[in-house]
Amino acid sequence: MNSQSIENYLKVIFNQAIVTDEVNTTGIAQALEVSLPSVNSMVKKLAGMGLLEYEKYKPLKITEKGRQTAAMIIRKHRLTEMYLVEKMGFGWEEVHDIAEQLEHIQSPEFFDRMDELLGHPQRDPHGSPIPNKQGHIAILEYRMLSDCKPGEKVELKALAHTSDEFLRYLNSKELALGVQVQVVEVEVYDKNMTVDYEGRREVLSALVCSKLLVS
Amino acid sequence: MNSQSIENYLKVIFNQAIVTDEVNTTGIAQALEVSLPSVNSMVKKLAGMGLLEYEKYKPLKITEKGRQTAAMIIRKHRLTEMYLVEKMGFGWEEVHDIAEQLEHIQSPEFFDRMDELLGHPQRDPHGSPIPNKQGHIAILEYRMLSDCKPGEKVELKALAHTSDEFLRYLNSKELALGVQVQVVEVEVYDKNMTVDYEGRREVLSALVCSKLLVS
DNA sequence: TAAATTTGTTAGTCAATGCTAACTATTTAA
DNA sequence: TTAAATAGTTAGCATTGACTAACAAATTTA
Ligand SMILES: [Mn+2]
Ligand SMILES: [Mn+2]
Ligand SMILES: [Mn+2]
Ligand SMILES: [Mn+2]
Repeated sequence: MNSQSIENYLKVIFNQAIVTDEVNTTGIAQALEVSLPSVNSMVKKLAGMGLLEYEKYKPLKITEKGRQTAAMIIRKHRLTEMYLVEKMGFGWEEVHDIAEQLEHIQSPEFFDRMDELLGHPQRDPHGSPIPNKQGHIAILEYRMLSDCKPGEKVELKALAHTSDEFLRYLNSKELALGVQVQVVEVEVYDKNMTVDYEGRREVLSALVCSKLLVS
Repeated sequence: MNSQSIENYLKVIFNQAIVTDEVNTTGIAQALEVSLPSVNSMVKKLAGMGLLEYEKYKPLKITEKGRQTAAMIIRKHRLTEMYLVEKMGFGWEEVHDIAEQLEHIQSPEFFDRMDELLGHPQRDPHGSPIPNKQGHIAILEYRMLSDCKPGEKVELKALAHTSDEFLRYLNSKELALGVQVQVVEVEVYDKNMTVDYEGRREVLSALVCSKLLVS
């Protein structure tokens, strides 16, 4: 069985590999808040396990086996988040830290039961796709709200960032997944966007709009 | 935060201290399936943390702080078992191994939510008491079914052993907590007991009867 | 009570996972 | 295109929690 450390490394590497296919050591160190030499030695270990391709001074590549293994951990993480929100009444800003621990539980039955009770959900509470049991992840093609033009009416589908602070900000604006948003006006100077939704009118910064994924 | 190892040791020590106030090293080693030197060094560490009293070659005593700390882990374990049975549809024979892992999750909110959703249960699925948030454990005075006399009608309240095999045996006999059992006859020679319950008549061995706690 | 057995301890080792300091290779900027 | 900055590596060490081998104390048995 892989240790929690190994699982956490693999998850970070997998996520970075989505952005750019080649992953670098420094990025892993920053994401996990560990030193570069710690990453270097773990990376060699993961390579030895066939989860990564490693050559000295070259960017890392995750293998199919690594991708598969990571997908199963992410599946457990996202199922957990969904379960906590849907079945235990947590807010979407409360679930990540708990899921970060529960994703390491070794019990297929436990997660299968969550999956069943949830009716085999496709997305986690932040709109990210839940990998299926085969490790396949649906790629969701959403646009950023910041790319929308005045007059467009779109639905909030997912978030590109899920920090507690951002989620609490969205709570304060009553912005939740599924909300229909109409773009009223885009300020040319700073790209601030005036939007209407749920009978409200709000001005959202370019930063916020770039993290709201819509369709 | 205490490590999982520390928590597992403490739980074992606490449980053994219920039987005899003084705990010995060998018993811990057997329960955790580790070597005696491993126990010896951990015991010194726990003593250094104020969780145990330790003197060379003397039996161990758990401190009030140790008792309190252990009770909170056991609370998490038993709440989890109850949650898995009541809210997720697991059988009472399936939950211990999952709870053994979940008891180490660091999230008061997670267990508080379980507790609420369960309506603040007093017992786990095997009839063992769930310590309250102050670490207090209700002492339940049950008799062993093996101490009952022919003609007595009692209710199955708890189990003195909870191994998977025993629980599966009870499943096969449809013996569950809450079942009303009438003692029909006790064989003098081997103490085998003939009992009636739920419209069935069964003969239970003395070993089994000594593990069925009734009132 | 002396010998044998059981229980507990010490010393030394190992694997996993982290670290810092020192160094090397690669990339970027002057 | 050399110098500076950044990124990656190595060596050496610390901590946690396990182990075996050797030994000492306590308890049981003869
Ligand atoms: Mn998350
Ligand atoms: Mn994690
Ligand atoms: Mn249990
Ligand atoms: Mn445990």
